[in-house]
Amino acid sequence: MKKKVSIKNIAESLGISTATVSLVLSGKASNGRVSEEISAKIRETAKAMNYMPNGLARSLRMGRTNTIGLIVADISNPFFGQLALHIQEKAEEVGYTVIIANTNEDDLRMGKLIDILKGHQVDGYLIVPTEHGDEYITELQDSKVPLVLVDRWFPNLQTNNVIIDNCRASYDATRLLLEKGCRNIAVFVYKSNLQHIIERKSGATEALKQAGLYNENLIFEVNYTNISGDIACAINKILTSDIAVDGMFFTTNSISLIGMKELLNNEVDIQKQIQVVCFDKSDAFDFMDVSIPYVQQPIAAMGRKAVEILIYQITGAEPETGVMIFKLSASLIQPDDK
Amino acid sequence: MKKKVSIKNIAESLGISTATVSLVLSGKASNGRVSEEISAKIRETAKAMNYMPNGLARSLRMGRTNTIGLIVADISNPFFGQLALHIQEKAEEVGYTVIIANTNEDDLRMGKLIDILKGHQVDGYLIVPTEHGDEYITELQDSKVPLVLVDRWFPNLQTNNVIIDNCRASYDATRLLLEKGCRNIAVFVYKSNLQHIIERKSGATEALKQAGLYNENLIFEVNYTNISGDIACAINKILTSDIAVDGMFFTTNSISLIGMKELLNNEVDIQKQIQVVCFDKSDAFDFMDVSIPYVQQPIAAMGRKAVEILIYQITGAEPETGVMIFKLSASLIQPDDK
DNA sequence: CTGAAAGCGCTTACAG
DNA sequence: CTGAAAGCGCTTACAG
Repeated sequence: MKKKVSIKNIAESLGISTATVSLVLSGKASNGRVSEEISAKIRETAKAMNYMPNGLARSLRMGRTNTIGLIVADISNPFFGQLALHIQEKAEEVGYTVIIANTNEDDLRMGKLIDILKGHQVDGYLIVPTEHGDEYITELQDSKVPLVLVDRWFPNLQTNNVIIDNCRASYDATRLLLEKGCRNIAVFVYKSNLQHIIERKSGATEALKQAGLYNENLIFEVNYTNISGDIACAINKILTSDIAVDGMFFTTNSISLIGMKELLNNEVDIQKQIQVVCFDKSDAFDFMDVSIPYVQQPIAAMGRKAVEILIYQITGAEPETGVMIFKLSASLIQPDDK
Repeated sequence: MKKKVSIKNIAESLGISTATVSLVLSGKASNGRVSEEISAKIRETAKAMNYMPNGLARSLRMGRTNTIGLIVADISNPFFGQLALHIQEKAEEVGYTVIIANTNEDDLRMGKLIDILKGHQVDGYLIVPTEHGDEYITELQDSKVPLVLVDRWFPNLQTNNVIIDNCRASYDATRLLLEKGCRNIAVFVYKSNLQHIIERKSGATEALKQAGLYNENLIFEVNYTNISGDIACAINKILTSDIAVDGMFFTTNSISLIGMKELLNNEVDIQKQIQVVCFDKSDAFDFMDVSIPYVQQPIAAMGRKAVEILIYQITGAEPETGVMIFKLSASLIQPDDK
């Protein structure tokens, strides 16, 4: 590796002080602080010597790294992939770099990742927390570091959140099934204490209760670690029971895909025998011979808004402003019948 | 934000030197350099004061950040998403943090991202380069910084590469169509000078020529910026021509999905009227009523191997070892008929 | 076994 | 208009 050239090298080769070089190169010499000739000469030699500023030194001195840490569950999941993409684009626009890390839904791992990001002195955190991750979030809050929770949150914590109206989205999705005439609707959710899951469940439950069609035996909770097995089991139970289930609401993208796959395995005629509504769009929908209604989340808006309010925190004048919560609306998409 | 506690604070509160504290806290005092009592006391107060080392200062001093930069085209593309996931997991295992950035296939952007990562003083680069990105790669090489190209590479550059045998993969895929009896096979590739695209094209071409069935009018090059339009146009052309195309090889995942979607739009009976082979698996395959053969890339192996040889470069004793090229094999997957 | 001191590459009051 | 100097938080020879 070639030796890097520093501000000192430039200063020496020009016989001036590092202070002047720094002033010019960081653009703080505009107001007549440094004469135009010297400025020009500095810029020239900087380019000639192929000078690249050392961000580490700068950050150490300034106390800011212009870096934000993003913690998601799994970057290979398209939902998080898209979220990460939009977060990065917005961050880049405002001059920030993003470090992404994956928890794989493991709260211990989340704690470890926060420490790693702390070590990197990130200016703020964007976190999609795991279940049982609230203690780590609380710790982070105690250190007064800028923080925004995205997609998931803890109702008992006073954090800045950018989330969707899960309750409403689920309510609407379930209403759609009811309006289509379904009378025995099964709901598939994760077995989780995370609030967005709870609200997706309660939104559906509310719609069903209002219609006088709630049946707690038709709410199926599947384990994240055994989605396929649990869903297969649930669907088998449904198909062999006396209750003629005629509608299903799948409350996440993974559950949606696996659920529909399992229906096909059992040769269920989707949208005839059983009406289905999903969460998030999938490429797969385009290749099915029926159309699939789904809840569409405003991923780009969530990502961009999250960065926006995080940067606001980081650069904000007043440190102790109240908590900001943005609850965006999801849309229920109903493609034309095929 | 709370004031951070530094090694100096610990040293002062214990009335000892920062050197001793540093030695103990970084685990370099094991060999009797520091007495056990003092060591214990240091560790105690460090925990009590909630000390977190400042990685910036450490990196600045040590000249290493334990950070690697990953540049891909688009993190929301499942291929890159999975690649990123495996790269991160491997990196984490060996104590490195990954900064991910997206080029969106824009070479100017790639240049800019490299500069940003340079500013962060990353110890090495993992890059999926864009077309026309070779000049930036050359520049990077000139500065002797550890670098590994992943998935894509430039044949005229002496870089470390972790790639797949695209030629062979395409050859095999095309052979499969031939063995199934296809006689007029259309091949869809990107219009690009990138070597992996060229090889995917040439592998297919070779198989066709060997069979005496090569027809240059059936090689369709689509623009990355207008995939849907170009493919729709090409398929329309095919379906209205005199040549009865009976096989199609789609050479990337995006092309595969859009190509098949377009076939369905035109009510083509896939795997009956036209046999199809794709690149990369998609969720969509599970929902089609025919089975889709596809080229499966060893994404996890690529990601992990790339990190491995990059770390080898970074920590390697000999600086000027020869170039390392790993060409992994892809597999042709043929699901059972449905 | 422990400490004083230099230095990584910057920025920023403070003098002049 | 420009320079000398301190300091961000570490690590590492070098003394003792």
